[in-house]
Amino acid sequence: MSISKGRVARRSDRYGLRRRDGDADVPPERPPSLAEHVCRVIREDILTGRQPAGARLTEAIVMERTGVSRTPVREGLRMLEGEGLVITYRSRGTFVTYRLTAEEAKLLYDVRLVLEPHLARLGAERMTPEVLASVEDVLARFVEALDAAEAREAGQLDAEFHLTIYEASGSELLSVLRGYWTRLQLELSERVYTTEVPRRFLDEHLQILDALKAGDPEQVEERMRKHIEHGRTVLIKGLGK
Amino acid sequence: MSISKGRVARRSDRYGLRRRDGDADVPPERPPSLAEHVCRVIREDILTGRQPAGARLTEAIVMERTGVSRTPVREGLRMLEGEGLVITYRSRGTFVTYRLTAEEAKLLYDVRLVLEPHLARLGAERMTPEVLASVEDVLARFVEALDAAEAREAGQLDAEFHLTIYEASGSELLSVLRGYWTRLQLELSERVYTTEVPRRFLDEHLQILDALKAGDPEQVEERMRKHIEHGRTVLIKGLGK
DNA sequence: GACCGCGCTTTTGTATACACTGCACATTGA
DNA sequence: TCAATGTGCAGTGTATACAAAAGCGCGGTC
Repeated sequence: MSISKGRVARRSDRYGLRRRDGDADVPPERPPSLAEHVCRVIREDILTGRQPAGARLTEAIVMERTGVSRTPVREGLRMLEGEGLVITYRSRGTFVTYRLTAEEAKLLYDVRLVLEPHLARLGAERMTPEVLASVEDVLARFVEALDAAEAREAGQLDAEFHLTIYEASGSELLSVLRGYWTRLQLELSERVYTTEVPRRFLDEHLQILDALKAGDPEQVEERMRKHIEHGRTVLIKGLGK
Repeated sequence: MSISKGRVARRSDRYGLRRRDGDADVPPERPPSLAEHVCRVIREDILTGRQPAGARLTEAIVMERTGVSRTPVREGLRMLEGEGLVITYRSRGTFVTYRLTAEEAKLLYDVRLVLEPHLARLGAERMTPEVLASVEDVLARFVEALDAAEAREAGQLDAEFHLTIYEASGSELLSVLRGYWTRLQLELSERVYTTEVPRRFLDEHLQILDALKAGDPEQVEERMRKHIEHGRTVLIKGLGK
């Protein structure tokens, strides 16, 4: 949770994006439970490859890595299991699941194509100034990550951009979505975010933001669909080689 | 895990379905962990409406209901959270989530339409005699549940039929699927399985089984698509009124 | 060399203790 | 009467210790 105070010129300014600087109007945001902390740290480890597919995650190892005791560790592992990032075999331990096949990744994009434009429209309809500010903030950080060529960070912020918008929809489907997003991220951050492609994603994100600001749900839906279709093409091309 | 020994004439016989009678060739199937037990019991409670939407699930209540101690209870609740059946607010407790809106249910069917025919084909390609026997077994019990007019049981076996086939695909996407199936079941068991419609589902299931036996993945995929399209129409009609 | 049994490691389940939070209710003061 | 404040309880979050069962390897025996 890096809180950056002070307003200095940022490269993201060139897009006219306002970044929220540790302001006090965001809800208190209590520290996440330790289980969530475990979840985040280990997910990060998996996404960055520090824990490769098939790696064994002993409770003791996770305890050491995260510095929390067994109870939250176990809960965290259950959560990760729900996301499909790990699988635990009874009495033998939990292991990092294997990567998606090219086929599966493509399939997931088809699912995205069904779900996300719809959620984007719902989100646009129920958009609030606060959420809009969040979206803008995420986008600003996205730019910075791209400039710094931090592939993983960028991938994460990409996901956050989407999820923030959908969050506004208030739809129960979000929990379903979160699950496969993390799986996809593994592929994306490795095959796509190391290229120049995300620059074009950024343009699309900005256009979606414009439509959000304009309060035009139809347009948001349409642009989101285009955006995901684009992403799908890129991924397929990336998987092909 | 009811093990029914002895071979008596069953109504399902008329479809020529063989039901597996507690045979020993199934993998050892060790007793599920207590967390899974908690998961099943509470999921059941939610699906049957014993725990209505918005109900509060104190850890103490769940302990009492399932007879296990706090740690597995908490893990079980985390798993249910992953399925989207409950949501827990920090320091306040966990609550049964609200029902899907008609819109969301429809959307989920669109997702099914994308994912499941594909998984069915994959499953068909990698089908083994053992899994085929399982599918047949599930279908036999499905018939019995229909005859006994046990809506919930039938709904559950419907899900099991699908998931068993997909399991053979070995696809990692299954964990994603499981999540939304349970959500859908809530709607199905209430709005659809109390009608005469499932009889027609049964026919479709039988035809899919035939295609599986014939070892024709293309056909399996096609029939599965038809089946789900049919289900979609039924659900939409059911939601409409 | 194959088989068996033994013990170590690890996971699983249980119990208990304690801090902290949120909420409801009561008390107080205007 | 009513709002502000205090207080206690119910319930969650976390840590820890211990017992039981399952896997795994190791070495011994035939």
